[in-house]
Amino acid sequence: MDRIFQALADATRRDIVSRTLSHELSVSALAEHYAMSFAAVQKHVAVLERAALVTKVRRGREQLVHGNAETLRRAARLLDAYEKIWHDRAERLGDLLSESEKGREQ
Amino acid sequence: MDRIFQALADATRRDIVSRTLSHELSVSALAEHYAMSFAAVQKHVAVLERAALVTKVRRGREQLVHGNAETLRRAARLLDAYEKIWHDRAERLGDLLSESEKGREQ
DNA sequence: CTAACCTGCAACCAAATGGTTGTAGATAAG
DNA sequence: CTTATCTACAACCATTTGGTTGCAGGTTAG
Repeated sequence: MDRIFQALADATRRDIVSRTLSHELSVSALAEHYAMSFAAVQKHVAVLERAALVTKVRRGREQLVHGNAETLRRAARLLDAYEKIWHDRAERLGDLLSESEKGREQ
Repeated sequence: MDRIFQALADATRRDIVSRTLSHELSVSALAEHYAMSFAAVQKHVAVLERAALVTKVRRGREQLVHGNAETLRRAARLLDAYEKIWHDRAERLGDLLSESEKGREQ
Protein backbone atom coordinates (compact mmCIF):
# COMPACT_ATOMS: atom_id res chain seq x y z
CA MET A 1 0.00 0.00 0.00
CA ASP A 2 2.81 2.40 0.86
CA ARG A 3 4.21 1.86 -2.61
CA ILE A 4 0.85 2.23 -4.33
CA PHE A 5 0.00 5.58 -2.75
CA GLN A 6 3.59 6.74 -3.04
CA ALA A 7 3.46 5.97 -6.76
CA LEU A 8 0.20 7.85 -7.15
CA ALA A 9 1.60 10.92 -5.37
CA ASP A 10 3.08 12.39 -8.56
CA ALA A 11 1.12 14.02 -11.38
CA THR A 12 3.38 12.63 -14.11
CA ARG A 13 2.96 9.09 -12.81
CA ARG A 14 -0.82 9.47 -12.49
CA ASP A 15 -0.84 10.67 -16.09
CA ILE A 16 1.15 7.64 -17.19
CA VAL A 17 -1.35 5.38 -15.42
CA SER A 18 -4.35 7.06 -17.00
CA ARG A 19 -2.81 6.92 -20.48
CA THR A 20 -1.78 3.29 -20.29
CA LEU A 21 -5.09 2.12 -18.86
CA SER A 22 -6.81 2.63 -22.19
CA HIS A 23 -4.01 1.50 -24.50
CA GLU A 24 -0.47 0.19 -24.30
CA LEU A 25 2.37 2.62 -24.94
CA SER A 26 6.11 2.12 -25.28
CA VAL A 27 8.34 3.90 -22.78
CA SER A 28 9.68 6.26 -25.43
CA ALA A 29 6.18 6.98 -26.74
CA LEU A 30 5.25 7.94 -23.19
CA ALA A 31 8.39 10.04 -22.79
CA GLU A 32 7.37 12.26 -25.72
CA HIS A 33 4.50 13.67 -23.68
CA TYR A 34 6.62 15.08 -20.87
CA ALA A 35 9.18 17.87 -20.58
CA MET A 36 11.84 15.68 -19.01
CA SER A 37 14.50 13.24 -20.07
CA PHE A 38 13.75 9.73 -21.26
CA ALA A 39 15.59 8.35 -18.24
CA ALA A 40 13.34 10.31 -15.86
CA VAL A 41 10.21 8.85 -17.48
CA GLN A 42 11.81 5.44 -17.33
CA LYS A 43 12.28 5.90 -13.58
CA HIS A 44 8.64 6.91 -13.15
CA VAL A 45 7.57 3.78 -15.00
CA ALA A 46 9.84 1.73 -12.74
CA VAL A 47 8.17 3.23 -9.65
CA LEU A 48 4.74 2.38 -11.06
CA GLU A 49 5.93 -1.11 -11.92
CA ARG A 50 7.19 -1.78 -8.38
CA ALA A 51 3.76 -0.69 -7.11
CA ALA A 52 2.11 -3.05 -9.64
CA LEU A 53 0.15 -0.12 -11.03
CA VAL A 54 1.63 -0.84 -14.44
CA THR A 55 3.06 -3.86 -16.25
CA LYS A 56 5.59 -4.00 -19.04
CA VAL A 57 5.51 -6.46 -21.93
CA ARG A 58 8.38 -6.69 -24.37
CA ARG A 59 7.53 -6.40 -28.05
CA GLY A 60 10.64 -6.51 -30.20
CA ARG A 61 12.96 -3.71 -29.20
CA GLU A 62 10.34 -1.76 -27.36
CA GLN A 63 8.64 -2.36 -24.01
CA LEU A 64 4.89 -1.80 -23.92
CA VAL A 65 3.45 -0.34 -20.72
CA HIS A 66 -0.14 -0.95 -19.70
CA GLY A 67 -1.96 0.17 -16.57
CA ASN A 68 -3.22 -2.33 -14.02
CA ALA A 69 -6.82 -1.66 -12.98
CA GLU A 70 -6.79 -4.36 -10.30
CA THR A 71 -4.17 -2.51 -8.24
CA LEU A 72 -6.10 0.75 -8.58
CA ARG A 73 -9.11 -1.10 -7.25
CA ARG A 74 -7.14 -2.26 -4.21
CA ALA A 75 -6.34 1.34 -3.34
CA ALA A 76 -9.91 2.45 -3.97
CA ARG A 77 -11.23 -0.30 -1.70
CA LEU A 78 -8.99 0.85 1.14
CA LEU A 79 -10.31 4.40 0.83
CA ASP A 80 -13.84 3.01 0.77
CA ALA A 81 -13.10 1.12 3.99
CA TYR A 82 -11.97 4.36 5.62
CA GLU A 83 -15.11 6.08 4.48
CA LYS A 84 -17.08 3.21 5.97
CA ILE A 85 -15.48 3.81 9.36
CA TRP A 86 -16.63 7.40 9.16
CA HIS A 87 -20.09 6.46 7.91
CA ASP A 88 -20.54 3.91 10.69
CA ARG A 89 -19.57 6.49 13.26
CA ALA A 90 -22.12 8.89 11.76
CA GLU A 91 -24.70 6.13 11.82
CA ARG A 92 -24.00 5.37 15.46
CA LEU A 93 -24.38 9.04 16.26
CA GLY A 94 -27.59 8.99 14.27
CA ASP A 95 -28.78 5.98 16.22
CA LEU A 96 -27.98 7.74 19.46
CA LEU A 97 -29.96 10.74 18.27
CA SER A 98 -32.96 8.66 17.25
CA GLU A 99 -32.66 6.73 20.48
CA SER A 100 -32.95 9.96 22.46
CA GLU A 101 -35.70 11.12 20.12
CA LYS A 102 -37.56 7.92 20.85
CA GLY A 103 -36.95 8.41 24.52
CA ARG A 104 -38.44 11.88 24.37
CA GLU A 105 -41.37 10.74 22.31
CA GLN A 106 -42.24 7.91 24.63
CA MET B 1 -3.85 15.41 -5.11
CA ASP B 2 -0.08 15.01 -4.85
CA ARG B 3 -0.31 15.92 -1.19
CA ILE B 4 -3.25 13.62 -0.51
CA PHE B 5 -1.63 10.50 -1.96
CA GLN B 6 1.73 11.48 -0.51
CA ALA B 7 0.11 11.71 2.91
CA LEU B 8 -1.55 8.33 2.50
CA ALA B 9 1.74 6.68 1.50
CA ASP B 10 2.73 5.97 5.10
CA ALA B 11 1.26 3.31 7.36
CA THR B 12 1.47 5.45 10.50
CA ARG B 13 -0.39 8.30 8.82
CA ARG B 14 -3.07 5.97 7.42
CA ASP B 15 -3.51 4.63 10.94
CA ILE B 16 -3.90 8.15 12.31
CA VAL B 17 -6.57 8.84 9.70
CA SER B 18 -8.50 5.67 10.46
CA ARG B 19 -8.40 6.30 14.20
CA THR B 20 -9.48 9.92 13.99
CA LEU B 21 -12.29 9.23 11.54
CA SER B 22 -14.37 7.59 14.24
CA HIS B 23 -13.48 9.86 17.16
CA GLU B 24 -11.33 12.89 17.91
CA LEU B 25 -7.98 12.33 19.59
CA SER B 26 -5.40 14.74 20.97
CA VAL B 27 -1.94 14.68 19.42
CA SER B 28 -0.38 13.19 22.55
CA ALA B 29 -3.14 10.58 22.83
CA LEU B 30 -2.30 9.60 19.25
CA ALA B 31 1.42 9.57 20.00
CA GLU B 32 0.97 6.90 22.68
CA HIS B 33 0.08 4.37 20.00
CA TYR B 34 3.35 4.57 18.09
CA ALA B 35 6.95 3.64 18.82
CA MET B 36 8.32 7.04 17.93
CA SER B 37 8.78 10.43 19.53
CA PHE B 38 5.93 12.84 20.09
CA ALA B 39 7.55 15.26 17.65
CA ALA B 40 7.53 12.61 14.90
CA VAL B 41 3.81 11.99 15.37
CA GLN B 42 3.27 15.73 15.38
CA LYS B 43 4.98 15.94 12.00
CA HIS B 44 2.79 13.17 10.61
CA VAL B 45 -0.29 15.04 11.77
CA ALA B 46 1.05 18.18 10.10
CA VAL B 47 1.46 16.29 6.80
CA LEU B 48 -2.10 15.01 7.06
CA GLU B 49 -3.31 18.50 7.92
CA ARG B 50 -1.64 20.06 4.85
CA ALA B 51 -3.38 17.40 2.75
CA ALA B 52 -6.71 18.25 4.45
CA LEU B 53 -7.05 14.61 5.46
CA VAL B 54 -7.30 15.75 9.07
CA THR B 55 -8.34 18.89 10.94
CA LYS B 56 -7.23 20.14 14.33
CA VAL B 57 -9.48 21.89 16.82
CA ARG B 58 -8.07 23.41 19.96
CA ARG B 59 -9.66 22.39 23.25
CA GLY B 60 -7.93 23.94 26.19
CA ARG B 61 -4.29 22.99 26.18
CA GLU B 62 -4.77 20.06 23.83
CA GLN B 63 -5.43 19.95 20.11
CA LEU B 64 -8.06 17.47 18.95
CA VAL B 65 -7.46 15.77 15.62
CA HIS B 66 -10.31 14.43 13.53
CA GLY B 67 -10.22 12.75 10.14
CA ASN B 68 -11.80 14.37 7.11
CA ALA B 69 -13.95 11.94 5.12
CA GLU B 70 -14.59 14.43 2.31
CA THR B 71 -10.92 14.51 1.29
CA LEU B 72 -10.76 10.72 1.34
CA ARG B 73 -13.75 10.73 -0.97
CA ARG B 74 -11.93 13.05 -3.39
CA ALA B 75 -9.09 10.54 -3.67
CA ALA B 76 -11.48 7.61 -4.01
CA ARG B 77 -13.34 9.40 -6.81
CA LEU B 78 -10.11 9.91 -8.76
CA LEU B 79 -9.32 6.22 -8.53
CA ASP B 80 -12.87 5.45 -9.64
CA ALA B 81 -12.36 7.72 -12.65
CA TYR B 82 -9.23 5.77 -13.57
CA GLU B 83 -11.13 2.53 -13.28
CA LYS B 84 -13.77 4.00 -15.52
CA ILE B 85 -11.18 4.69 -18.21
CA TRP B 86 -10.20 1.05 -18.04
CA HIS B 87 -13.78 -0.13 -17.99
CA ASP B 88 -14.69 2.00 -21.00
CA ARG B 89 -11.74 0.61 -22.92
CA ALA B 90 -12.91 -2.90 -22.06
CA GLU B 91 -16.41 -1.96 -23.14
CA ARG B 92 -15.20 -0.59 -26.45
CA LEU B 93 -13.26 -3.80 -27.02
CA GLY B 94 -16.43 -5.68 -26.15
CA ASP B 95 -18.39 -3.54 -28.60
CA LEU B 96 -15.83 -4.24 -31.30
CA LEU B 97 -16.16 -7.92 -30.60
CA SER B 98 -19.93 -7.90 -30.72
CA GLU B 99 -19.76 -5.75 -33.86
CA SER B 100 -17.65 -8.37 -35.59
CA GLU B 101 -19.92 -11.05 -34.19
CA LYS B 102 -22.88 -9.24 -35.72
CA GLY B 103 -20.99 -8.94 -38.94
CA ARG B 104 -20.36 -12.66 -38.97
CA GLU B 105 -23.92 -13.42 -38.06
CA GLN B 106 -25.37 -11.24 -40.74
C1' DC C 1 27.04 -5.41 -41.95
C1' DT C 2 26.15 -0.83 -40.22
C1' DA C 3 23.50 2.69 -38.51
C1' DA C 4 19.63 4.10 -35.90
C1' DC C 5 16.56 3.27 -32.15
C1' DC C 6 14.75 1.60 -27.61
C1' DT C 7 15.88 0.42 -23.18
C1' DG C 8 18.40 -0.35 -18.73
C1' DC C 9 21.64 1.09 -15.50
C1' DA C 10 25.18 3.70 -13.01
C1' DA C 11 26.93 7.99 -11.08
C1' DC C 12 25.90 12.27 -9.57
C1' DC C 13 23.23 16.27 -7.46
C1' DA C 14 19.64 19.13 -5.07
C1' DA C 15 15.66 18.88 -2.47
C1' DA C 16 12.29 16.48 0.30
C1' DT C 17 11.24 12.88 3.99
C1' DG C 18 11.20 10.75 8.39
C1' DG C 19 13.29 10.49 12.29
C1' DT C 20 15.85 12.54 16.51
C1' DT C 21 16.76 16.03 20.56
C1' DG C 22 16.18 20.34 22.66
C1' DT C 23 13.87 24.64 23.74
C1' DA C 24 10.02 27.62 24.62
C1' DG C 25 5.02 29.18 25.12
C1' DA C 26 0.22 28.17 26.72
C1' DT C 27 -2.87 26.02 29.63
C1' DA C 28 -4.38 23.14 33.59
C1' DA C 29 -3.70 21.22 38.17
C1' DG C 30 -2.23 21.37 43.03
C1' DC D 1 2.33 30.70 42.47
C1' DT D 2 4.54 26.66 41.01
C1' DT D 3 4.62 22.58 38.62
C1' DA D 4 3.27 19.41 35.19
C1' DT D 5 1.26 18.73 30.59
C1' DC D 6 0.38 19.65 25.72
C1' DT D 7 1.95 21.63 21.76
C1' DA D 8 4.90 24.04 18.40
C1' DC D 9 9.10 24.77 16.26
C1' DA D 10 14.08 24.76 15.19
C1' DA D 11 18.33 22.35 14.19
C1' DC D 12 20.38 18.36 12.84
C1' DC D 13 21.12 13.79 10.42
C1' DA D 14 20.50 9.72 7.24
C1' DT D 15 17.88 8.15 3.53
C1' DT D 16 14.90 8.63 -0.40
C1' DT D 17 13.23 11.10 -4.37
C1' DG D 18 13.24 13.23 -8.79
C1' DG D 19 15.92 14.94 -11.91
C1' DT D 20 20.28 14.97 -14.93
C1' DT D 21 24.09 12.95 -18.23
C1' DG D 22 26.62 9.22 -20.10
C1' DC D 23 27.36 4.57 -21.53
C1' DA D 24 26.40 -0.21 -22.94
C1' DG D 25 23.39 -3.91 -24.87
C1' DG D 26 19.72 -5.70 -27.76
C1' DT D 27 16.75 -5.13 -31.89
C1' DT D 28 15.16 -3.33 -36.20
C1' DA D 29 15.91 -1.00 -40.71
C1' DG D 30 18.51 0.00 -44.81
